[in-house]
Amino acid sequence: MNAPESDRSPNFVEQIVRADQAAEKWDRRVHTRFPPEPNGYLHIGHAKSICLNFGIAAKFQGLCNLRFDDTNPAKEDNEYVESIKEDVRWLGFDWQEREFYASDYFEQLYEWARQLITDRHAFVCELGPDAMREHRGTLTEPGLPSPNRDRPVEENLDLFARMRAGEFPDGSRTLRAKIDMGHPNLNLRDPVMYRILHQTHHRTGDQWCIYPTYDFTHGQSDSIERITHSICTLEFENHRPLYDWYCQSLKIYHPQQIEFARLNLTYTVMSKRRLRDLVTAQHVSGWDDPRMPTISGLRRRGYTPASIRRFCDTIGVAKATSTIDVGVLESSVREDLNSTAPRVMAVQRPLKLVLVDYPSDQVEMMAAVNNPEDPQAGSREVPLSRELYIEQDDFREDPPGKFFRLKPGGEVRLRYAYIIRCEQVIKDEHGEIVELHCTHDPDSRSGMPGAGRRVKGTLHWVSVPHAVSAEVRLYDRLFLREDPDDVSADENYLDHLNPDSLQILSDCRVEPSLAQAQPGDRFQFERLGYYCVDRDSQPQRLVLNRTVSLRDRWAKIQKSQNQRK
RNA sequence: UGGCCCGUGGUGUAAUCGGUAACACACCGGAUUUUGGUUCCGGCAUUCUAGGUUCAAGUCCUAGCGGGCCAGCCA
Repeated sequence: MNAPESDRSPNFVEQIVRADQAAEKWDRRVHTRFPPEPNGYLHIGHAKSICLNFGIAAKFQGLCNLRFDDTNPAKEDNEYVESIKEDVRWLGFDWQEREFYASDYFEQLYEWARQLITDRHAFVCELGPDAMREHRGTLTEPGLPSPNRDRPVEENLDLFARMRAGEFPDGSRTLRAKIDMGHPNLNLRDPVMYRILHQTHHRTGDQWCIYPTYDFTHGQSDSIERITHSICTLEFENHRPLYDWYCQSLKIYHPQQIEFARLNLTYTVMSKRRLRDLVTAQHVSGWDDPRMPTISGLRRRGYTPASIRRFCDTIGVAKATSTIDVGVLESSVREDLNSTAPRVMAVQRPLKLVLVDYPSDQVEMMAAVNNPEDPQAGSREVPLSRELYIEQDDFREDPPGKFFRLKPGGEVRLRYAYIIRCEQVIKDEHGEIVELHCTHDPDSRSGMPGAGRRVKGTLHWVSVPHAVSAEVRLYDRLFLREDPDDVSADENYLDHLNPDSLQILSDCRVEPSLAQAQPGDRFQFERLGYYCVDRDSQPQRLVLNRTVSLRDRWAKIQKSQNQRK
């Protein structure tokens, strides 16, 4: 069946690690890290990175650290570090006691900066942001050196100390590495190492008013933690020479940076900025809105940790920029939930059905299998009575071809119960169908000798007097475009939001066994899909989110029928 | 017109010293089925192009073409 992780051919990162281990590099140690910036919630793209980093550590008997890359106090917050920890843990990974923060290294970083100044590899620059941009040159033209580039060491040391002491306003000065203003890689054109930011940091408070940049922090943090393989996404490829330059110039332990392609999903935006915009503009209810590709959104939607890990395992890891069909994500939850989710009968859009030949005071308990994929799951009893609800979609007065459900004069099986025949369609004064009158074949009861009789369709149902009311939230893709950013010049991704991405059905009926369902419980509603009890659910007011529908062959047939017309 | 990276089916990812394209999802058929679910079987690729090396090239060489990233005191 599905190949266990060890059977899959190793991705290129694993191949590098394996080769390094075989060559006795790093003393055969393998030590990775997952380095989020706490400026937003984790999304499915981070899950790919988490699975890669923790997965490789596990596979090679190594370790993986959790490290917060918190060098920009203006954007970061403790709310995010808490959510990130929760999400990584929920995904099933454990960093044990190795929870680190780049901000823990600020003092060491400061010393290293002084060392670079002393070695004439860094200088305090007085160019403002605009002037610095002008000096940088362009992709095709070299930059111009800062007028302060050759400032004496002592003066640099003094100025840098005064920057730290808070003597200068934001933006007035920077500490820059002295590399090469003519370098074709713009990252090497005397990059900024420190900037002045009079901002309160979520961990260090007001201890600092200068903060190191990502480039001057990341490699050194890896170095301090004795990371062996520093795995990051492709957009940092151009930064690797700088990563290497800092480690070499500082003469410190030097990990290897390896870049892979970040995850893109169809019909989805993934950047934290866009996700944050969706939240603040209230296009969604929050970071954990079930339509969001965030870990918290997927969790609330009903995705399991195993399904997300499985997804990350099947999409692979490579360097080619690519976009995964969101259907792959959906199929990975179906795969997981198919074997684990208890089956239950629920009617989303009720249509009353009366068994006219069934005694009005009779109730029979019908045995129903909890999960045909899992014999251990056992069975339960579902009450049947004279009045039932079936799905509106399961009856058609004028059915198209291949419609195997209920129609006037037609027969159908009620799952785990009787075969019934539709005798009469009751309508209101507007011609709307309000009720179906049916008769049942008493010999066809499930489990009885006469049950072998075959009919084309089987319907799910709920007994009217025993039904539990519920609200069901149906979710669809948030965007209409496969690539939400594929828009004309005068539009942006928000112009193609799906207006029907959330549909609330407030009049659903579910079988009585669901009365005790708790938030987080997952079920398969037979013939419909997988659902998860939402945290908004109350004992008297059940609320369920549809995680994903079942594969729907009938929907496909209808679609092709419509196309033929 | 600069540097770096990447190009295998509809979408992704494989193919470990060059040996005759595999897996997943999607799609199209069929079987089984008291979920139009699950499961099972079958179908679906001249490996960006053009040359070259070789008995043999997705893998090697050359030249094109196409795509991505980079000009934050963001990460």
